[in-house]
Amino acid sequence: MNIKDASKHTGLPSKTIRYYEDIGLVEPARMANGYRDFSDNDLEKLAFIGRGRALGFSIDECRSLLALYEDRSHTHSEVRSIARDHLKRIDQKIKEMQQMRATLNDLVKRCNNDDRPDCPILLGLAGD
Amino acid sequence: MNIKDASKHTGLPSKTIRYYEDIGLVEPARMANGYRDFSDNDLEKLAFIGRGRALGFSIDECRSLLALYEDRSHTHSEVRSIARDHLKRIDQKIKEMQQMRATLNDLVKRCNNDDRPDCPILLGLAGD
DNA sequence: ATAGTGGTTCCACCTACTGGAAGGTCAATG
DNA sequence: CATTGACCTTCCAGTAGGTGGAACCACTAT
Repeated sequence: MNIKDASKHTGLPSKTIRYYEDIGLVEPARMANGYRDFSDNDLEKLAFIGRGRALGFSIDECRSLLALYEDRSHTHSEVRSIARDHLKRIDQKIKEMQQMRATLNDLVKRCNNDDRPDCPILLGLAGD
Repeated sequence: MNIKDASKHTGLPSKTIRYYEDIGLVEPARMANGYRDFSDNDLEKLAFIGRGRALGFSIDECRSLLALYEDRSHTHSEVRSIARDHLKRIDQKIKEMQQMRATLNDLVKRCNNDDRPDCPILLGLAGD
């Protein structure tokens, strides 16, 4: 299967797939003309990485998870450890974003109810 | 004031401050020996940008907000527009992260309650 | 004189791609 | 058989927002 079709199957852009080969996540075979030839296993790997990325795992985490998946001798504990760490990071990030949101929303609201020349948003950024 | 003290005042690393000069956000004067000499105004600008960044605004948005702030002829509307756009982006991002979190948390929980050899997290990534 | 702690510039690296140029391959059409 | 269009290839550069490090200069205290 050529790269365009692999792209359609996995939902990943061709450019991204080439990049993933570059950094050693997949190693598709080559046809006689030099075109990449993706096997079912390549497609599964790519889809696996795509899902990992969609869940916010880093490339390196995806690489580790993929290795664990392919090892077949994997224990839950290593996987859980990666996943839990990531979950913590997500929770942390969500908190930060919600804090951001609250502050910003407050400034915007004050700006809405205010017709004085100095914009409360800018004053907020300037440090009150 | 030298860069180290400017760093302490603003909470920004010296490296970052130099970078901000590089991209034209501040233009500190120079002392006779070539050291940067930050004025109170420079410090205010840096703190302004620091707060903007902490609220998740991009460098370019910070640049625009700073320009509006310094213009003094600014209207609320431009500022509000930038802030509201950003607020929308934050909300969108929070939603995405919460979706991620839910999916991942579900996988982790299933993994916790499961002692079969195949890890549900990996199976989830592999596409069930 | 030397050590220690500042400062300077510049260049490379990070993440995870994305865009684009220059050129090769293939099937279908005129 | 030539050409068009849609593929494919490699390689180089750029994105955002810094960070790390090397090589070297400046100043103070001992």
